[in-house]
Amino acid sequence: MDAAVPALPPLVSRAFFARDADRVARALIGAGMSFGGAGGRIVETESYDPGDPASHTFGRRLTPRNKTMFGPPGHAYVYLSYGLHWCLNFVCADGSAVLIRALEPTSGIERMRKRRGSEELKTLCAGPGRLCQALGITGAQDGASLLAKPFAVRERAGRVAICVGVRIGISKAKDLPRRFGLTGSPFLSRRFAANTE
DNA sequence: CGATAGATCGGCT
DNA sequence: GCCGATCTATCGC
Repeated sequence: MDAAVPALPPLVSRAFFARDADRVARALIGAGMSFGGAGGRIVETESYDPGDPASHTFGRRLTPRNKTMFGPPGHAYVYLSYGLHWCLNFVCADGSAVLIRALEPTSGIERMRKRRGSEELKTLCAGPGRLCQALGITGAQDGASLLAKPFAVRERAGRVAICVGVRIGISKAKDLPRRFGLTGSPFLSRRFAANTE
């Protein structure tokens, strides 16, 4: 008889991503994600779509950079921010995507600390740029499938309390409530105003 | 702790 | 030429 080891939650399917970004962004709070074995629990996301002035796909204009975001759901859209930080998105339906903003580190922690050059667990993956640095994600992963190694995305187990707020670091459409977080998590890039749902 | 400046460069107008 | 879906260090209170 095997011992009663709890099974890992199942890997998500392509259908998980084939929805609008707001729904996927919510579904991802509490879900697991890793790259090459390093990763954790997703605690913060933001959604973007073609109707959103802050989105790279705004107005449905195809450019060299955003072509992955217009591609099939279930792939990574990775771009360079401010000339130095990589940002990871999960491509969803119809030119929409979810920016992965923060993780609660659970696996490969020492490797992530080494990549970041920091011991501090709370800020190891707190922010899109830090998260990519910790996991070792760069533009080389743009267009890669999220349904196959070295990526792994797992459904969340059980219920979570999700809070909602306005997005961070944008100048357009700054009032849209498209930032989602795990209520009370110490691993957020920034705290939410007290407006849990 | 909040505000701010500087780093640094690809994408787009 | 301008402007970022950021981060860090540093300054002021």
